[in-house]
Amino acid sequence: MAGIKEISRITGLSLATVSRVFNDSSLVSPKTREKVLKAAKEIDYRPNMMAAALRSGKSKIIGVIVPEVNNSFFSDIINGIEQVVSDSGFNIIISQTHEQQEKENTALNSFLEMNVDGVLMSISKETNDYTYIQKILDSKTPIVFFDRRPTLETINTVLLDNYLGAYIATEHLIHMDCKNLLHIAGSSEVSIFEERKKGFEAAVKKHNIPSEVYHISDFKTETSKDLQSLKKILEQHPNIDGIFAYGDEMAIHLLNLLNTLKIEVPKKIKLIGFGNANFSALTQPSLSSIDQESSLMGELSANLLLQNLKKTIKPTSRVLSPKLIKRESTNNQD
Amino acid sequence: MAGIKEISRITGLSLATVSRVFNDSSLVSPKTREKVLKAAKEIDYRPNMMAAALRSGKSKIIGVIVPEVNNSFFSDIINGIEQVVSDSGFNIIISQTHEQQEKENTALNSFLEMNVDGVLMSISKETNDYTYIQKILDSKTPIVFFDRRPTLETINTVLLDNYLGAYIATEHLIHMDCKNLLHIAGSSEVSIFEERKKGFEAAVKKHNIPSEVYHISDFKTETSKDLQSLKKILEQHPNIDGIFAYGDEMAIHLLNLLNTLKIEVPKKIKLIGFGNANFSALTQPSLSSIDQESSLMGELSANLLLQNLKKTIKPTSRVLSPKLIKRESTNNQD
DNA sequence: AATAAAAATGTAAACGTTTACATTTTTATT
DNA sequence: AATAAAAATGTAAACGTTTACATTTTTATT
Repeated sequence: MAGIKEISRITGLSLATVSRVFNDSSLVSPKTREKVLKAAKEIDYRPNMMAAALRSGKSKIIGVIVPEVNNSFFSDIINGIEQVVSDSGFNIIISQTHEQQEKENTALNSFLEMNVDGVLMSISKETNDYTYIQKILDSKTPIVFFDRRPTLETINTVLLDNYLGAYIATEHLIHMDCKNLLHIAGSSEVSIFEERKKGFEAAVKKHNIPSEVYHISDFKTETSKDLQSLKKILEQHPNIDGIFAYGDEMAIHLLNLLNTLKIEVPKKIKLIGFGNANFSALTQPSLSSIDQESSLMGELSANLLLQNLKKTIKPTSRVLSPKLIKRESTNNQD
Repeated sequence: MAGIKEISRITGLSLATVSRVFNDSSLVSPKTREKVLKAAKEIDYRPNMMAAALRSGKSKIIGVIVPEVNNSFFSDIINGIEQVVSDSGFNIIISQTHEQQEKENTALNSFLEMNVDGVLMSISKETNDYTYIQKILDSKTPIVFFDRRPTLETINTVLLDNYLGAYIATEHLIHMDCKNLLHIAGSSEVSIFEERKKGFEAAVKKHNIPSEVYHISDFKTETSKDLQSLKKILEQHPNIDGIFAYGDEMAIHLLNLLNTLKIEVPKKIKLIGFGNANFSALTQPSLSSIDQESSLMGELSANLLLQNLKKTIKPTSRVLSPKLIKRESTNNQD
């Protein structure tokens, strides 16, 4: 009722010219443009994106897939993405996988059915079968992977240099005069945690510092037995004076444990995390960490995708450099 | 090329019957259903939602508008929403307003252009002109407001009882033997903060407890002058032994300030926040708070919207009861 | 003023589905 | 076996745009 046809009827112009006005075509005279816009306002015209999408093949929708939306890292990334794409007139549709390969597959299929113009995704930890990922690559729908990537060639990626981040964190402990280091490592199944471990190991090797690595695959609550094991580790290695934890939440739990054990941080043990979570500045002592520039990662990913939408460019990889955030937990001033 | 037409050609069936198969129509024989599905698999058929949406008027998309996606409260809500609607085969598109009325308007318009089946939104703090909200109400697109609502009649809402939450928090302090209470209140422009203040005032009045209220409109950093003013307040009222802060982040800053001033929590002063943020269990002492059940709020909102999509029901309001989360910061055991 | 080139507008088909209505086939009833 | 009712299938138009190509109008050039 209130479509382009109605405007055509009111103005006496053809559907084509009316359509051209709304598509900012250069070949329409100022006079007719005005006439059309006036009529549009009159009938409160609202273009139907679905019809446009069907005909043109462009949906103006970008699909985003993350493991969990309510994880501050990913929600920061979504924030970055949203800012960039909404400025360019795109909408984002979001699915979360809860780290399940099957949901990832479903989401991707759903996106293709919706005719998304492009996809931004971080693959789930579980994913090891890349056939459906290959399918979307073949479908010529542009896709950019952020933070976590499948081990496939010729894809667009925006990643954080986790190795470097861990290296920097470890070196920082060493610069702060730590002589015996411990790394609390995350699940070895997750590549980013493995990279962090490697960064730690490279740094201690470089500086020839004695070190330990203790793996925690899935830290749950404060009453967990992991906490008990940690306690034991600390008791067995009383000379440890610097700890690099694979993540900030882990680090905070550790901080609380050390507090309970009356081991002073940073006086007796210096502690650094990874991720620069929103709460890391709020603890006492505040937690040193490695910033991942999550919002920037979202922006860069979105920009890379938008480039791919404009014209086909060759697969690009961007690697972000993590930044050291010095706070009280690694201070050696007093 | 790989559409319903192709399947029609392969199977020799009409477009209508093929379409019926994919829409789970009851009136198609098992034999033909099977034939169609087989052909579909052969050509790797993927339905085109845009075409279906255009023809049927149902997009299977739900629009979600929040002030900020990277705010743990809202991202928890989005999580709840996503779970519910994705189970029902809907996709969500998300826009954030950054608390700006204009962006809210733009987002809403964009949603209508995309033909969303329904809208879930939390209005921005800035919003005071409801004409465009009224427009979407008139458009008959179902809409549910969560957490923050416009002051309009006959709308669907899912809200938290902020008054009750504040009341409970305040009473908890009183039960823990606090005799002189302070409330750090948020901006009086924001209705939920006002309700919390009222809840506090009602509780102290009921129990006849001396109390103070101090307003902080927009707390920024630790170096802010607000912190100085807070310090002054505490010095001027040395008998204060219980504080209810309007939010958890504020409470943590306060906790750190009290630490700095060597005022022991909970021994000297008991402290409770609001929101049960992800970091509130991690501090030392851990922070008592009021849980908002954010994920549940998302689920309820989504369910209410889905009900509205099925058939027109009369405007419904759900009010969630906040829960007291007792932690160390209000403990009086030792 | 005639002509060519450029700009503006128009025609009509197409994008891939759904669906009201019509028709045919199958099943149930006598 | 005839008939009625129910189930299954088919026909054809429609959803609201975009766009290749064609035509008309305007502008520039001689």
